[in-house]
Amino acid sequence: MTKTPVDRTEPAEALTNLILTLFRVNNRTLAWGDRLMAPLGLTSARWQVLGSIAYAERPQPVAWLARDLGVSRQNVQRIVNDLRRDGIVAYAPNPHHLRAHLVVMTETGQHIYDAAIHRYNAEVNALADGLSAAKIETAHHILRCLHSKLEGDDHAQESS
Amino acid sequence: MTKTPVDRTEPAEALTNLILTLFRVNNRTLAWGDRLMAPLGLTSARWQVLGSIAYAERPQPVAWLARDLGVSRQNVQRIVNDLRRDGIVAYAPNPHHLRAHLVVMTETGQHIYDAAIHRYNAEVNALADGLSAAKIETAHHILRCLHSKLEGDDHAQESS
DNA sequence: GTGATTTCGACAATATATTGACATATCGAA
DNA sequence: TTCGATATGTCAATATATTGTCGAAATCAC
Repeated sequence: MTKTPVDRTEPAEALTNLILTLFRVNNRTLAWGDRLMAPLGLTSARWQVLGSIAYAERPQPVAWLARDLGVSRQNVQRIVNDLRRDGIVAYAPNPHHLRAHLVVMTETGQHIYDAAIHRYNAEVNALADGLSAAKIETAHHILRCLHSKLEGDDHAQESS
Repeated sequence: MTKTPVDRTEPAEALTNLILTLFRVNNRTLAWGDRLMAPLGLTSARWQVLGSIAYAERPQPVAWLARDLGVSRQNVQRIVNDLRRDGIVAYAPNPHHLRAHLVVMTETGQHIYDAAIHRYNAEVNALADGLSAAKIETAHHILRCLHSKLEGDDHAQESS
């Protein structure tokens, strides 16, 4: 009943270290974002949802925003409800769907988001100072590869 | 009252994209880990705590494990309580402290952790397949730089 | 030693996020 | 058109994680 030991390949060993660091950086970055956005009444989570709305070319329903962010639609729904209660976003009618309203920023929301971008830009420059753009892009590339592989896994799981 | 616009430097622009991908990869990786560890009765969170125990050279109290992981000690405390209830870890007396017991794996816990490593190794090789070890290490280096900068921010905040 | 400070576990409240279940709406194929 | 599959919002339960507070233990300055 002893299992055959499985050794890690060289890239797998490197990847393991990367993942462990990834978790820690993720936590730190969220904390940094929370602190940065707190004066605007935003959190990292709210700011990510707003960013998703701003990045999209046209208004989208909640479920599409959730898919884009890679989180559950129920979670995005809760955040959108909160943002709507606070007058930061609103619903617009969806010509293609009776129930799936489109999420749009209010004028207030747009101002808050602009201020968030402003604060973010000022801080991210300091954060990136001394880092090579080329190396950052290499890191980005690796993470995107990882993302697409994991995405494939998820979808394979869903369909089984 | 118009604010001076702040532009992003080139590395800051690259870093922004990296961070957005980072969030998504973090989510996917946690989901991947959850699915991988589910048959063993573990979650990504539990597995991370076990890893922290296994990596340490000597048994540590809950607060030290939390600091190592960069999360709140209350969170680790809850996970350790659950793991203890399930017979995966146990407390050992701490000769240096009456209340801060040391967290150790039980024999059962060690077996589960070994099985977790075994499952992980088999999967991480596939995940790393086709990725360059050198590029992964560049990515790791960038994330560690980011981590230390953010850590500095956090500590600066604490002391203010 | 003594006292102030820090560390640590415990408890409570809240925020964040996922999963499951359900009803309704949409879409596609028969 | 009708029926089955999928998409969507909603509600509930649970898991995950942080923050604040408290009392006890340990540490440090003096």
